[in-house]
Amino acid sequence: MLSKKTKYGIKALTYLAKQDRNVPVQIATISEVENISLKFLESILLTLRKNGLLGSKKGKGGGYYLLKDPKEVKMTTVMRILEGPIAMVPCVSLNYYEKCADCPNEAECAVHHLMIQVRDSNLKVYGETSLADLSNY
Amino acid sequence: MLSKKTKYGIKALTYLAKQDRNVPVQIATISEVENISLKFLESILLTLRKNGLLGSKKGKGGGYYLLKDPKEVKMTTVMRILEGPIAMVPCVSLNYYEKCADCPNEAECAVHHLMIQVRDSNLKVYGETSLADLSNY
DNA sequence: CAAATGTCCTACTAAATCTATAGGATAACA
DNA sequence: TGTTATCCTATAGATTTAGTAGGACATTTG
Repeated sequence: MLSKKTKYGIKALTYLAKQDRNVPVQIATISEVENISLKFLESILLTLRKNGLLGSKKGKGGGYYLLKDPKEVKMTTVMRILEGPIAMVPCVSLNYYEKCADCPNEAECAVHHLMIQVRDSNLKVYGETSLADLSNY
Repeated sequence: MLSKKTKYGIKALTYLAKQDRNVPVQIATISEVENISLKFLESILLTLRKNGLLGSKKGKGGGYYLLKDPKEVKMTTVMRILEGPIAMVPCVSLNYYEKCADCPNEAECAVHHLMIQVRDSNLKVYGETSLADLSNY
């Protein structure tokens, strides 16, 4: 299951991708338009900012804005920040590899091989999709 | 993340796929070979039996066995039983469709469109992989 | 029949994760 | 110097996950 955090994060990002990049958008605005709890959204946008996707401005006329061209923001990046590793098991993760405690031999592990296929097919989808693609809807 | 339940279930199924289909294998055996908690595995095999993948026999010489040819058991079936819907959001699920409460218009929802891509690519992987494929490792 | 073996089934629990919410600190603007 | 809006930490309720406990039931064997 996709977490609400990720779902809301993607919605917020695509919303921002549709706006003028030089005009900050307030949390409250996105919260209302996209039906997202304001406080929850606040924490989501904060992590997106801390991970370099968003910039922010305080005070009147402040808000959040995209730091990059939507075309340059691939969903692999977004998913990794919000949902965590693309891989469904640590032993096939490219960025967060970890050996499975219960599994003595990866080469002979059925789950391992299956999850490599899943990882690669998902990486392909996320890598071929940018915020610009999503903001067309 | 893949749940331990699914991980263990797949390991148990591939183990059974390697055995003679007419000879029941005891839970304890699989538990030891695959390093899985016996009681946890017991509940997993039970749900696999209730969903028509496994047969069982009680008493001495009893145990679990595959009901079908491993070639006929696609991972889509296994994943749906153990992990739930393939889709990451209910609004793109083929078998368990549900409208999102927060989303007024699916056609304009970025998450919806992205998750259709993810669903289809995962369906392809799971649909093209059978237990027989996995038991080659 | 009776004992041993192994599955069947329900209920329960500890821990982790998810989904928020609360409330004040901080910075920018008029 | 108010007002506006983000920043940040802490917390809490709900749900899910991962596993445990213990006895009922069926089957085989002596």
